[in-house]
Amino acid sequence: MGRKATVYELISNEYARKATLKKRKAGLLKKLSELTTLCGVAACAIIFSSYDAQPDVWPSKAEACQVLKKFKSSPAQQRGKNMMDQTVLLKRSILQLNGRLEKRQRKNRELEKELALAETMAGGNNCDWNNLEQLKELDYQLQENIKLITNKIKG
Amino acid sequence: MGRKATVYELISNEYARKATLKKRKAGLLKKLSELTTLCGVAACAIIFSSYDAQPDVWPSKAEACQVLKKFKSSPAQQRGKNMMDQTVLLKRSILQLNGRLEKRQRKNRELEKELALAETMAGGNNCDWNNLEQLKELDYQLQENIKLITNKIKG
DNA sequence: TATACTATTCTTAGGGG
DNA sequence: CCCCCTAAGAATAGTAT
Repeated sequence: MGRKATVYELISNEYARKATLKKRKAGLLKKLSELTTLCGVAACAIIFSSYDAQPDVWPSKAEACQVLKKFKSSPAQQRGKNMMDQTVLLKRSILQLNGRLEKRQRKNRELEKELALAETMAGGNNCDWNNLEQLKELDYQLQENIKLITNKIKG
Repeated sequence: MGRKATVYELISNEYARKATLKKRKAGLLKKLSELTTLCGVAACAIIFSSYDAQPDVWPSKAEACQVLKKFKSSPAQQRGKNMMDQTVLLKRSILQLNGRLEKRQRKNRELEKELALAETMAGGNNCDWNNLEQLKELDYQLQENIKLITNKIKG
């Protein structure tokens, strides 16, 4: 339970290291996603682990398209004063369900990203990430997405 | 004081957005650094902000380029005498991913039903069915992806 | 604009099923 | 392997200086 103070050196225990990699990788990609959403910037990351032949890449092209499908929280409906009734309880459970759903959606997107990458490789047309032009294109696409999101917020 | 719950949408206030970018960018790069140290993996990140002409590149530009190169050449690295053909490996991993994805999708649909039921019971005249539509759309797109991959494997 | 503070939220180590 | 849980540790939004 709880946790120890983190020592910032290579984790010697292999199982612990792998578990930490899994958790922190997920956390990192989530933070990257949040950064792009909150601040309207384009970003990408590549992580090689020796466990997987393929690197984790964020975002994939498909993932970039899914950024739009961001979950939008339901508008609160305030009606009456006796809020500690069944409605409130139900709302609470809805929030809980939404939380779990978001979590799963996030994981689904990760799976989708992996699939997209596998598909790309199976197709043999690999992206040239060394190419600055492609990075710029990625930037452009993300900026377009951000515009769409902004319009959705304003609309 | 303290902080509000974070709403994951583009921050409308420009100053707040810039401040958040600065803080979160630092946090993200720290996490990336921790990940590579703790887990012994190679990773890089590139962040474009519209404030700076040059993107932030982590770790150094040179190291990032190395990682990118590795990514570029990674598809070909699985070569050995007794190794199965890479195509076979890819097919296998794709099938595996599809299996996990379908499992998750099934669970998502269950959650979706629960959520819909809860929302209905809450008498939500303001029900945000958009969420569900988006979920369905996500599912649809994932299914399309799977079809494409399956066809590619068969073809 | 940068730095400092801190209440609060978010992340994750460790453990169990 | 996967998922889930909890509490300790870490990150950070809003604010003040």
